[in-house]
Parts: sequence; structure tokens; C-alpha cells
Amino acid sequence: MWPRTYRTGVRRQLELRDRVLLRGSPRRVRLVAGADISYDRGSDVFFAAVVVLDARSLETVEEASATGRSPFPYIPGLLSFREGPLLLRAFRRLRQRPDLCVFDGHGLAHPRRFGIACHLGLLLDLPSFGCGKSRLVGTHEAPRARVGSCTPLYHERRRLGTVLRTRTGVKPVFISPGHRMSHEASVRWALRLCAGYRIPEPTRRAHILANAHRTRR
DNA sequence: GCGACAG
DNA sequence: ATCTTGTCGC
Repeated sequence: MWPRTYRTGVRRQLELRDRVLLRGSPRRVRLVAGADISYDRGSDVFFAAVVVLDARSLETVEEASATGRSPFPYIPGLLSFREGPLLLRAFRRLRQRPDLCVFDGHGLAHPRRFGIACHLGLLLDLPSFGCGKSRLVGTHEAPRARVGSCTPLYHERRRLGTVLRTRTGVKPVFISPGHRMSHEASVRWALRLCAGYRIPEPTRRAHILANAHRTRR
């Protein structure tokens, strides 16, 4: 059962966070999935999309989607309860099981160290990391302007993520481990999955698909 | 009490 | 998340 209140949501995060594994690097990665959600402002009808790419060529090999109402409001720090249920429904429709997943939002870089990338990576039992477009928690120095430049993100004296420049001269993204992978592996994969755009291809394509799905209805 | 605050 | 026109720069 998914929690439906702020209180039970926080409790769930505290119960699950110790199961997250923050070490390692995914092995034999052939399929990488990206997930995202789109919806009209003021509406709770969500359009979820998951796109699976060939890790080597970055070609799309499979797509899945799901539509439904969100059971939770948007509250910073509790995003997974708002988007998680529908994203998992889309994941279940996949014929192939990914070797790695990237989420639109944070993983470890969360006030309770359990962002959506940790939560869904754990439920799917797959290596995962988050790529947020803005900061939720933590402090950091600005990375240099060139692609690949990065600086650590700290919170309460602990490293929670990396501020990474995925495109020269463009606003950096926030990368943090979700499950079964380290900071280093997360950053390495984030860079490897970028193809000239600020956002990694898996989530960039999932965003486009979710949007198309929403628009054509 | 005030400001911050993923998507 | 989405809305929304022009504008700046490569």
C-alpha cells in the first residue's frame, strides 16, 4: 500500500532507506531505462512513460506508458509517492528488464537520503540514479563551464551527490545514486548517456514520450 | 515566525 | 509539472 499522508510518507521513507545500497557499478549494461511523467497544471491525471535504450548505441528499443490519477499532492521530499505508483505501472508493462534506470529527480540528494531514484530503484531491485534539474538540499560550488566538470554536493557534512555540467556553458544537473551504485558510477553513466543535450537520453526521451502521450488526448 | 522547497 | 514570446548566442 502506498501512503497517502505526509506523516505516513515520511515514515515509509525512514523504514525503507536502510535497504538502499550505495556502492558498486552496474555490470553488463545493455539496456538502460528512463522514466518521467507529464500532466496538465491543476490536473491529477498523469501520463507516465518509460523508454528503454540500447546502452551502446542509445537507440530506443522499447517504450511503455500508463495513465492514471495521482494519489498524492506535490510536497518537496515526497515526490515518489506522487509519481511512483504510475511509473511502476509503466515499468510493469515492459517486456524486457533494464539493467539500469535513470529517474527525473534526486536519489540520495534528499533530506532523508531517499529520493525517488532510491525508492523506485529499490522497489524494482535495479541499479538506478537520479538526475535532478534543480537542487532539493545541499550546498555546492559551481562547477566549471566545460562539459564533464563537476563539484560535490554536501548536506549535513556528508556527500549526497554531484553537480554535473552535461553541456558546456549550460546550467548543470544534480546527479545522485539511487540504488546499487556509487557516486562515481552514477556520474560516469550520466555523462555516458548524454548525447548533446543537458538531460541524459533515457529521461529526455521519456519526457518527450510522456508529453506526446498527454498532448494527443 | 520566516524562508526553502525534486517534479 | 505546465504556461508563455521574445530574445540572445553559437
